[in-house]
Amino acid sequence: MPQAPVLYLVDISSFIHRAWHALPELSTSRGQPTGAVYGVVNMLLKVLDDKRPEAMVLAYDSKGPTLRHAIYTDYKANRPPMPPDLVSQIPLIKECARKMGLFSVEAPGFEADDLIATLAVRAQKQGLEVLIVSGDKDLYQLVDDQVTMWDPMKDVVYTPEAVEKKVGVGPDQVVDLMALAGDNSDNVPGVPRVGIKTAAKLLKEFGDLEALLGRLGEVKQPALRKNLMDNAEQARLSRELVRLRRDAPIEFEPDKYAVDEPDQDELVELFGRLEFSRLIQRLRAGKAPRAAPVSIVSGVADLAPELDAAGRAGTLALWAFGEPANAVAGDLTGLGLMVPDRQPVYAPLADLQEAWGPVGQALADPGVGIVGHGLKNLYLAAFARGLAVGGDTFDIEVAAYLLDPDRTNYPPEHVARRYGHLEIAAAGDVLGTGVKAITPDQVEVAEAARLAGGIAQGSLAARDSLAAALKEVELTALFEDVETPLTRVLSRMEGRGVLLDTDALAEMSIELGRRMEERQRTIFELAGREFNVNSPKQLGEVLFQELGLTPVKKTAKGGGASTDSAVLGQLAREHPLPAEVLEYRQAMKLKSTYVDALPPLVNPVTGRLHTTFHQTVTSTGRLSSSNPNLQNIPIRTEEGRRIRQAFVPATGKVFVSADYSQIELRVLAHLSGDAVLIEAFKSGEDVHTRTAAEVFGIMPGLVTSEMRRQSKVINFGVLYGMSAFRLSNELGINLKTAQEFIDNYFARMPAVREWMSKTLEAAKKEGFVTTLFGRRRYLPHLHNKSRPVRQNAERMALNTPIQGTAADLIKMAMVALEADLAQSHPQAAMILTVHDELLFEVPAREADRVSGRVKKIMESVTELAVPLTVEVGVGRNWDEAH
DNA sequence: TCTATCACG
DNA sequence: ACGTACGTGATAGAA
Repeated sequence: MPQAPVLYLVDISSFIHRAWHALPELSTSRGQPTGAVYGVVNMLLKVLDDKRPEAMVLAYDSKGPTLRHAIYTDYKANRPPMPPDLVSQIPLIKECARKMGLFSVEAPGFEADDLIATLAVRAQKQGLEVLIVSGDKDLYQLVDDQVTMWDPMKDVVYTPEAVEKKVGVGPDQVVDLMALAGDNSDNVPGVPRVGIKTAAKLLKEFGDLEALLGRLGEVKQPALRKNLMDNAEQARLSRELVRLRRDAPIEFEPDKYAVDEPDQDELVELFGRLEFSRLIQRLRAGKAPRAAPVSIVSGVADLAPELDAAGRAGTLALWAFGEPANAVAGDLTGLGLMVPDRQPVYAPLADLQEAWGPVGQALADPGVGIVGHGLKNLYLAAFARGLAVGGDTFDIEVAAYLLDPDRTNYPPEHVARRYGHLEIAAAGDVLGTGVKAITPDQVEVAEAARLAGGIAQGSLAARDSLAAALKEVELTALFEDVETPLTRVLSRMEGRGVLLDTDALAEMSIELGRRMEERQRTIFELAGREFNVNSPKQLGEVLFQELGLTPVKKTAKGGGASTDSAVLGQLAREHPLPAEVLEYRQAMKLKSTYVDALPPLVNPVTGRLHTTFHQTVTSTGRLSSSNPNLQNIPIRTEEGRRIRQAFVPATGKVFVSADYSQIELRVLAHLSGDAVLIEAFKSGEDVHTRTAAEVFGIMPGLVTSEMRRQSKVINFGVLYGMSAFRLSNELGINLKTAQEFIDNYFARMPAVREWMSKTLEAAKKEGFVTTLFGRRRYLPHLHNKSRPVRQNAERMALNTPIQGTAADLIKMAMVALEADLAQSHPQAAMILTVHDELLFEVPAREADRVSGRVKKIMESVTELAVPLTVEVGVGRNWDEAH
């Protein structure tokens, strides 16, 4: 006998509330909350996957008051109104359901339960089996031979027997049961002090509520009898509230309830908008457009036909497969490439340094645009082979970064999926992750081809929609004129590297080692025992338990007693040990992070140190540097400067260092248009002295060095979004005085405060902030419920336009300088960038001319309301050049 | 892998 | 009543 079709009736509103409460907050980069959508969609997908229903209806609560409110004004009065962050998700949930091929019903004045009851009755009349999908016990009353209920969260099935076992009465008595016991969650009063147990017992004895109320004299316990008598009407009212309506004004349209095959593309587009990348991946798993198979040729020489086609098409997608750490050396395992409207191709290289043959000509051809992911590594590999790039380029990684700079990374498969609607292999799938990871040359050719060819195809697939997205948010100019040429500049700088005086460092290492031993000996004597000074935990035990010093503050996460340098500095006034630890720590830091770590990173082939610059890491638009990080080489202490002295130019050359003076305060002056700040910079005054004169209300000539120091701290505070608390701590003054300083500051620079409130207001409205050149950062947390989280976002909203504009400026200068020096001083080379500083390695006799040129170009990179001032220095090492 | 610390702008 | 300045990366210890 064929199984009757089962109609699934889903109490979707209850799942929406469950998802909202159970799941952590989730939102898109644009600030649209999505946690409940995610939870509900997952639940539905799971039901669809596990049960493969043929027919399904989602029942929603209606928005306004229901019929039950007319009977009882306090119905559901204990429920707070739906929070706005959930309200905004309801249309999205409906859209998801529709695009998943599911049918929805709602009716004004009726709750989801009533709709389910109505549909269940009609389905039964037509001989359909019904499965109610819900966790709500109100719905037990509908269960019978043909109607079963299932709670997908607990995976419990309710048949009539299961209901009886659970609440003590059968489904036909559930209404009366709840009329007596009430329902806290819906604020149904019932009879006080009667719960499910008592109610079930009474119904077993009397049959139903009316029979019970009619024969109250037979109730033996006097207290219960009186209670029932007093609340008889309330019980009848409760019964009306609990009994589900089976006459909701909705059509029964079984043909429409068939679960349709979802439109894959529409769903992917929607999930893309909601940033549900894992769900997209799940969707794609079965029947997604996957990367085309990659043809494998035997070597680069066989690529000639593809490259001819690239010449005709004017576009070539290219991805160099190799160990990124060896990018400077140009070591490569193979090349993946694709020409539009052709198949992806992979060419293994016979050896890591093999020449690129015909690829070189295509690369140099100004008529061939290159598309790829992480083009900087491609450039390094090309430069290592003496090849140049002639045409336009498009890096999908950089484009994706500009569109949302807050992501931790932009792997090719994500960008291809999000912008190209294409599923390609992930590096992790091919290379493995963690300890099981293998190197590119250990990968089978077929796998290498799948990865490299896939990235080439994914790059092409994503390019147009990335370009459109950039245009949409007015980032095209920044992308084309700044970031794109900058990629090539950075690859040049990485390729050049910097020379290190390893002999000097070796000497320092011995010296620092000795000093650490000495300090450690003293520390052990003072502590009365040996311990690991590097362990904050053990040090804390010694300081705060054994020596009895008073903890100053706790650590951020673990809540242990902090032993950071500020704390040790304070404790040093009470005991000699902390000062020793400070010296030990300084030596340890310099030795382990720089003196011992840098020499092994010198490239044996070039004899120089090559950092990696990251163009897609920071949220503000700055660059970062790693392996080694050359943007945190010590300078603030004399000891540390010795490390900087070990960075030296090659024989016959000198260093030219150029740094923007007070660039962030100048940017603030420009953005805010503050008259005092602008005047200070225009007249060439010392800005901190001028700030002090304003804040203290005296002539600049009377500002003491202490006043200037304090004003410097205030100026930093303004850039970072200071609190009076932090300022008071920083300056060692009380909170009230700190607040007065801040008040004075804003009284004297009112335009700064206005800029701040305007920026904040716009950010809240738009959901993002921008720099002077249009770089964006989305800040969804500006609307977060938690105040600390919100305030943190507010500080980012104020700092990002400043820090980011400064980053825009130096990037523009770098692009201009690289081009200028290549023409004017081909022997001079930009080698490092440290946020507001550029370092050049220059033939000694050209030092003055290059200095002048660099200064001029950096200062004239744009015109602001204040002059941009650059300080240049020349020296025989990095320290001296400052 | 996470936490605490500290180097830089 | 509560928490307390922006942006990074490297190292050692602890789990």
